[in-house]
Amino acid sequence: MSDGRRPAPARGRPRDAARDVAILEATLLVLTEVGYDQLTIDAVAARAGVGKPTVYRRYPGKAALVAAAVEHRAPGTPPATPPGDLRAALLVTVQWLADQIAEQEIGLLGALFTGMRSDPGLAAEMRRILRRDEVAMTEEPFRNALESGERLVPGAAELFAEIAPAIIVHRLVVAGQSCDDAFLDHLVDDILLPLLRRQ
Amino acid sequence: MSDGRRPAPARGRPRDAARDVAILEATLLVLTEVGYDQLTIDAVAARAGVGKPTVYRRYPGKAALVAAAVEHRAPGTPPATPPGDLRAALLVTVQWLADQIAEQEIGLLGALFTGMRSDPGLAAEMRRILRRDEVAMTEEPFRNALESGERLVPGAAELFAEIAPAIIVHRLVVAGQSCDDAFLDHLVDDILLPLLRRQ
DNA sequence: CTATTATGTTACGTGTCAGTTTCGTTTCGT
DNA sequence: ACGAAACGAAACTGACACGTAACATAATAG
Repeated sequence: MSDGRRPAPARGRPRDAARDVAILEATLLVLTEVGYDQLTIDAVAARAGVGKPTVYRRYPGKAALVAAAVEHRAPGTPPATPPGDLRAALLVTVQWLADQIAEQEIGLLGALFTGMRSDPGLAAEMRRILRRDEVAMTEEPFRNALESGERLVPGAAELFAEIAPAIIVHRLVVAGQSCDDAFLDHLVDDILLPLLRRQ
Repeated sequence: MSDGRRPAPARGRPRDAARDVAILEATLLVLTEVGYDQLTIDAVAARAGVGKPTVYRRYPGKAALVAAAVEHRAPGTPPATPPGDLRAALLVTVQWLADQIAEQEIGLLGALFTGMRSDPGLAAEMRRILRRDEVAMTEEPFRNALESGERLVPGAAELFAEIAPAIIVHRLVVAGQSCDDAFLDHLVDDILLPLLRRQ
């Protein structure tokens, strides 16, 4: 999948790698701020401190630029969980998960919603990245929490990955409410724990 | 909240009420087809079989038009549930709920994502409608199912309204997969029933 | 009938953004 | 040193949608 073209002997001035990452990071910033449709190449170039042709030299258009930026994005690393205490581990994990979603994923979801209609390939790419990140944000912390010796239902990790992000996103977007401590307690005590513990 | 202005004696040709609803329905159609940003007044007018000034005579711009259209939208009526069988009732309800969300709500969610940035008031309005419809689509059918005599946890209706739409929306949008029978069985058997039944 | 307003069609001016081009400068490989 | 290519700034063209205006026509109240 790595671009299979370096036949160009690169006889002139090489491209500036620092500008590559500046463009991608600026794209992510603008994308999460104003959404996909409102994102303009000029705004990205200005934010990156770069000329507009410098962007067009790298990407043919908005869709390719956004796809590259989303691909470049790296999910944060989940926090360490206290061993032996499943409830505390779940609480720490969903707190971190809610922060991640509120800060970054919401913007990408908006881009997915709007960009998916004009470019199905971009939508598929977005979904792939979102899935990748959600798995990284749910399964690995859950494997850690699983070492607490609790008896869980089979497929508990997949169930957690299916439910927790869904409820958090729904609360943020549809309800328009923040994920405060009371809500996270409710999520863990009334939904996750009863569902995951072997009965 | 009904517009408090009829001091105008209406001395000329009155507005055509048929065109009112044609505009609103066309707006909903275009909105769910292309999203909020791609929605143009010209497209709405053409779809409604109406001239562009006829739209502008009623609404000052895109935000007000979309807000009125979303307000005008009526949620479908939930299906009757078989009495005495909680699982069957839940299954029928989530099937209908998944259809409603896939057909209509997804488009409105996209509009919410994009319109919320340009117009916070519109976002609040959208959220109000979405909440209203989700309550109508979850609580009432659940009250019916509740007459089955099963012993449920306290607050079961609210829990159902919080979880079922969230998981369905998440699957449709993030996973990009349809809500087929296997998924709905999984939703009812592995998530809803264990969570709602008093243990 | 007469005044008044809605309607459709058409046209218009404005602004924004896409994507390209030009030009002078800078930075590399050879 | 020399040529090739990237760079920033700026200007440019074309598309597109907004919002408004002009006009003739239709419908209604009084």
